[in-house]
Order: sequence, then structure tokens, then C-alpha cells
Amino acid sequence: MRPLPLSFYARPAAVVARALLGQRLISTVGGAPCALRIVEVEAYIGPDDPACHAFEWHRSPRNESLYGRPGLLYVYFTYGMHWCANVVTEREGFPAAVLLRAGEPLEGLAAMRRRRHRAKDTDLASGPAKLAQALGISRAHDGHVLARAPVWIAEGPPVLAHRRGTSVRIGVRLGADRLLRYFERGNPHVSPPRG
DNA sequence: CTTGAGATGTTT
DNA sequence: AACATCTCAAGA
Repeated sequence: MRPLPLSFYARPAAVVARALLGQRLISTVGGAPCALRIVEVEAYIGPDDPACHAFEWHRSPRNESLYGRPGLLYVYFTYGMHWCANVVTEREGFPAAVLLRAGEPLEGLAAMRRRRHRAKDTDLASGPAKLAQALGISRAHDGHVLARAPVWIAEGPPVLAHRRGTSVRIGVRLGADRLLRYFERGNPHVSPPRG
């Protein structure tokens, strides 16, 4: 399927986050095509956001991709064993991104189950590290342009506002006042809490 | 359904 | 010491 234009990502991170709900995330890592419908995301927005990895313009080899052009993948390693995938947004030089938190499996279920050992379908990609693992995304894909293989996003039916839920971001202490998590309400592939 | 602990390594 | 997490086991 045809990738979204890179101009899609050159907007405020919260706008891109909401627009990403319902889009199709595709991976051909490892050869087998896999596709997820994006059902949960979070925005991390710039040097004033204490939960953003680039708070106060912090810059290091780890988060270099955050400062790149919109449409790049920012992949980071966390908790000693997990990878998480973000989409860089806004403009080059301004660090803002959308964390891809959960997806509903559409294609390539066998390959995703292989990478996710014993997972039920609602456990294949219902969390950021699960999603990255299901699609085979890791360090090798940090800085990859989301407009070509092996990872890209194609157009899908958007999640309309009345089906959308909003909450604080999961697992963050600083910046916990901001409502920057967006998800499709009631979808069992969203990570808890699903309300 | 919930809670709690352990795994594991990079960054601060 | 904290961390944008997951899994398993145990309890309600």
C-alpha cells in the first residue's frame, strides 16, 4: 500500500497523533508483510514538555532522530529490554514525536505471533514495546524514513472524534497534567486503561 | 479482573 | 536512581 506523504507529519504533534488513529502501519522487516491499524498514540512535544526525551533541548546520540525531519522513525531502547517506535513530527530542528502505542492486527498475523511468542491477538500489539516487537522494529530502524520499505504508514479510515478517547500519558511522572494520549474508545487492542 | 515483583541496560 | 515496559504468578 502506498505511503502517506511526508507532509502529513509536518504538523503539530497532537494533530498528527489524532490523525494517525486508523492509519495502517506496515512492516516488511524479515520478509513477511505485516500490517496494523493504529488505535493508540501519545504526543511528546518539544523542549517545554518534561516527558519528552528532548526536554530543555537535551540532545544526545540516543535522541538525535527527534531533531530530524518529520516522517522519520525515532526508535529508542527502554527498561533494559524493550524498543519503542515514534514518528517524528512538526519541523526539522524541533523535537516532537508521536509514540505508536497500540495497533489492531490486520495482516501478517503468523509472522507477528512468531515474534511475540505466546500472544493472543489482543496481546500482539497492545502496548508500545509489544507493537515494536510484533513488527520487528528495533535499533536498526531508528532514523528510517516512513515513506518506503521496510516500515511505512498507509492511509486507512480515520477514527472519528466521537469514537476517540483522550487521557494522560501512560507511565510518565513529569508532565502528567497533559492530555496527550489518544485512542479508539472500547477497542480491545488498546493497552489498558481502555476507557 | 487486580496487584506486585523481577528482568534488564542506558542515561542522568 | 530513574526509566514513554512486559510477563508471570498470586489473590480477590
